[in-house]
Amino acid sequence: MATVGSTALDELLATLNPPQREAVEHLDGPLLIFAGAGSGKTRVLTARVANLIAQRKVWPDRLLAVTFTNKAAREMRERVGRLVEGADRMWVGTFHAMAVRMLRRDAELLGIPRSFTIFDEDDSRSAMNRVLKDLALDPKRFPPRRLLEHISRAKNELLDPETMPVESRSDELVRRAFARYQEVLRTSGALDFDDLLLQAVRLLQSSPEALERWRDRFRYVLVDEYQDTNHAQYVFVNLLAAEHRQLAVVGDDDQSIYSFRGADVRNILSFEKDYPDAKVVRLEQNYRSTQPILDAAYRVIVRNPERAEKRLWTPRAGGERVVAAQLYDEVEEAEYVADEIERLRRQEGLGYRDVAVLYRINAQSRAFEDVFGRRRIPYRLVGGIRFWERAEVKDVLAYLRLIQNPADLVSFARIANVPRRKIGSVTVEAVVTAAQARSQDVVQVLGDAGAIEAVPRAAARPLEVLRRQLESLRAMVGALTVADLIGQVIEVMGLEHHYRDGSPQGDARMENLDELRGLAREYDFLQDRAQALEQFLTEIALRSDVDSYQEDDEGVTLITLHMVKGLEFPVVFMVGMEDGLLPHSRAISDPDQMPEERRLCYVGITRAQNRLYLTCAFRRHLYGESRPCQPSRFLQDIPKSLLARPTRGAAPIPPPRQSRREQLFEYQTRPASVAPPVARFHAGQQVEHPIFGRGVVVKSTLTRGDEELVVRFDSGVKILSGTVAPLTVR
DNA sequence: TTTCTGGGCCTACAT
DNA sequence: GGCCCAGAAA
Repeated sequence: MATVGSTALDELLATLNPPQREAVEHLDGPLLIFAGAGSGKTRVLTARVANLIAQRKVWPDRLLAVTFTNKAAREMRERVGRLVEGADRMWVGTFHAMAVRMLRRDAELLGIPRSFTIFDEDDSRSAMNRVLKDLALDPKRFPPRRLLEHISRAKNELLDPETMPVESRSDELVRRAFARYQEVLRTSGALDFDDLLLQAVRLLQSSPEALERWRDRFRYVLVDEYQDTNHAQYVFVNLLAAEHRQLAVVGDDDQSIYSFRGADVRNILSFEKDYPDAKVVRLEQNYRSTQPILDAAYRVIVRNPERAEKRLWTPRAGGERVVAAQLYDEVEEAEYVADEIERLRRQEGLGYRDVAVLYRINAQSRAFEDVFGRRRIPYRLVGGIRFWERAEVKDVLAYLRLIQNPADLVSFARIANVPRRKIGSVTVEAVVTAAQARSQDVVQVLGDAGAIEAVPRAAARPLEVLRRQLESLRAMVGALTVADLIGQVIEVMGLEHHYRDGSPQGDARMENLDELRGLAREYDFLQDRAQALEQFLTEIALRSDVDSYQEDDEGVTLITLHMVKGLEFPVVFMVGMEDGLLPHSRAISDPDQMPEERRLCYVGITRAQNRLYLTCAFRRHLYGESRPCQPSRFLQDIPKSLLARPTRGAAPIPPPRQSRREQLFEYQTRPASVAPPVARFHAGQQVEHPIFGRGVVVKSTLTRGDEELVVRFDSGVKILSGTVAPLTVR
């Protein structure tokens, strides 16, 4: 084997730098690779895997590679496939995907049906609302989200209701909610995201036979993004690798940004303690960015305590300085970005696909969508108001899930009255309670709903009709493709009439369903129709928004700092560089979270190859109100020598507030006068300032307590408070 | 009991 | 801007 591509592999090996080569050629025993941003990690991993197959003659199906996204998994398989044969038989995927594959085979050893449904976050919330009702808890005092956070944290620590520590009365309530929640999942034949990992671990812990079998299967284990593993994932990996000790982990503690999902940087930092004989390799040569960009990144990250010291370097000479600019508000920020993109296109032949706009929260994309739409700048939005979260898509998926798993209480509750069929909340309640009490499939319960006391008499007929419809659809599963089954659901349930209400939104809803059918056609090749349905639903549940990202599509990329990890762009705009956004206000009030915000900033900066822009707004409209903002404290960590003066309508970042001079002249959150201001200035007016000199007013905006001015001085653009700054009209 | 409408509340990051 | 709930009408 491994003859086809061996020359290609040799060529690749010849281009590696010494530490990269070490990482590829260390084939025996534990290996830890610290791979800095842009250090050629993907090349190393592919070469390593190909090397194992070609040199070590390891069977590809004995290799397990855990990646962070499905996209990364696909890429690794493709790239290894170009080097050696048999790559399609490797096990490559995310932790969750691997857990599902194992559980689809072995779930019954744990008393879980193999055709379990996967609950997403929405489903979990519905399930929790049900729990609150059952336990008569006030959702105001016990917000479902909060309870689910607790439960998620517990599950990531491999705890269950019996083993979780209870130290207070409220812990006890969490424990009861947890137990009840698991009960709802169990009667629904469902697992939530955290259960997938937890149960995979349980499987390995409780069944020696399964442990033996999976260990034997995965002789070589490789884990990417190890810094983002949580405790459950850590145990999973280490259980699998304990016997053969052929474990290679790759990561960068500076890029650990998923602690809110339970990720623990200590997993990577203590790898050498776990495996004292581990070989450690550091990849610090950067093949991506210019030195000024790397320096800026270093200045930000170096202030974090408890990091493994490393500094990226590049032999590449020169490079533009980083542009830091302050704009008036989020609309002007987007306009500025649009101006710069068009300028770089004209002057440097830049393509739209070379540009990314990175932000902290999805809500920030709106201003860019508006401005780019108006200015005909093509863009692609990653994440955000997602296709899969649209009501009509979720409705149809709930139907499919209920057809596939007639016990799924959450899906039943969702579609019971969609379209309206006189099955209201009281009826749904009664049916669900009965299903739980009898431990019976909810669809089965619909059959004799008339016999259930709590079910309103008027509801018996519509329930029976619904049951017949669901059963008839269920009977079609083996015969129809998923796309055709979706068509039948729409037809039998009369969904077109329900969604198409004559409005443009109604038409859009049906278009979304057409798109869903289109996506389902990708499973047409599977001859086993029932399996196609199961796979379709599984992959949808575990899909990530970056998975569908195509590098060569046209358009500016709009993406969050979390999802952009692993991507790179010639030109990067990091927008909303303000205290409150980055670092996020929640992190400011919880100092434990600050290092992570810093890492997020670091991840963003290191995405840039040639040009980096950091922008902030003076005033921002967010969460339904408009507020003045302070530039991000992270901006102050980047020395002036690395920064360039912004072009055109933008102002440089003002120094921090502590400066007395700034306090005197620039905007203050509590203006001296409480009276509603009157406009004293207007655009075009010539003014004079004791420090900045002569200038021209570019813009005046009246806000509740102030008149805010954008003024162009010889020294550059400034944003000032009209009521506070000592400006005189010339 | 279901359906419809308006007001109050909360608001990251995401497999 | 989205979700939940209260209150009124059918």
